Amino acid sequence: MSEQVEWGLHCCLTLAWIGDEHPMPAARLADWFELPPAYLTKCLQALTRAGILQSVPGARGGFRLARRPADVTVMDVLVAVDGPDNPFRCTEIRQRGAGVDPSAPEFRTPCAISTVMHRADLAWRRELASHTLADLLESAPAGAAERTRRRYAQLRG
Amino acid sequence: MSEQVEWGLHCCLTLAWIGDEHPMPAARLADWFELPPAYLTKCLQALTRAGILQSVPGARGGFRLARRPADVTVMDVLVAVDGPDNPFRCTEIRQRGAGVDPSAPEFRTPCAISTVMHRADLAWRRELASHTLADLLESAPAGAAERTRRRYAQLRG
DNA sequence: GCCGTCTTACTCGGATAGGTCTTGTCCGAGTTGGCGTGG
DNA sequence: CCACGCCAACTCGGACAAGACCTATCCGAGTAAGACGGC
Repeated sequence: MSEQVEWGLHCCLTLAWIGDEHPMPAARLADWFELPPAYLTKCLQALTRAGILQSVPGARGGFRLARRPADVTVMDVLVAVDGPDNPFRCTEIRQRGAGVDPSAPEFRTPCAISTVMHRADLAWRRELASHTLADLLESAPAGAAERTRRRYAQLRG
Repeated sequence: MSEQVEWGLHCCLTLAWIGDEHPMPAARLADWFELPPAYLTKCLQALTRAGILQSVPGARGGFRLARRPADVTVMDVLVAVDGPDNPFRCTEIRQRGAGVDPSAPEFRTPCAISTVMHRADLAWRRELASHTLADLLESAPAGAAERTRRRYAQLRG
């Protein structure tokens, strides 16, 4: 899994704490977490394409949340950054090899291995989809929002 | 996720169907699924190191299952081939950046993002660990074992 | 004083290299099975 | 006929390249803000 998943989630949370008043430039977010600025942009762009963030061009531009935190699940962020592909991909190797008829009736039902992997993937996705950004904000220690806003104000000078 | 996971699972199932009487060489397994022989060896070696397969050297050698199918979970195979690492790795970027004290009390508790990802990973692993090779064998279409043995006998000539 | 226009600086966005991991391949060490020879 | 030793073939095992994906970077297009001049 790409490291950008972690970046994306933390950036979304920070943007939620800061609020929608001023958008936050990618360079400032990179400074915030000590990440490579030019590369973090790519992650934020992916989130924008997915409709999770909203990019504001021009001077005083930047990024802000495009939806309410309660309407963005962890799964949404992960799909936006890492792509929608299932980590396991069944290539149907059971049908390959000499002496195998691909049109045999046993191949009408999906391969048992694929089924198990798919169920596990589903459990994983269900867990990630059951938590929203709002949940993460609530589970933060008391005063975190205040500290974040204060630190941001100090950063802007 | 590595493609070898699929290979490893199918190989284990085939070895289970063939039975422990004769070990099956890697080259023949590669032929069976039309896979690159030299590379499949690497996958089988990993399964051997994990104690799932047993390698028999010398002429008429090959690989066989080292344990009962009921004692090998899908998770075991996946860990053996893909490694035990969690796909998500928390790098604690929340502690980075200017104006943050890493020894602050809020960092004593694990980061909420990490916790969610960990729970999802746990759900995924639990699902994979709940299915054994024996389950997969049972869920196969009727007559699959017979067909496999027959095809193998024909392949040996 | 106010409005319109221009410049300017800042922002995002996609196109462009480098590093690391997965994929793929090769050849050597070790072992077993078969064969020949001697008793 | 049986046992022993030798040879040869086959197998696994780890060391060695190629390709793909993730990581990282740069520069250009577009836009909003601010400054300037005219009314």
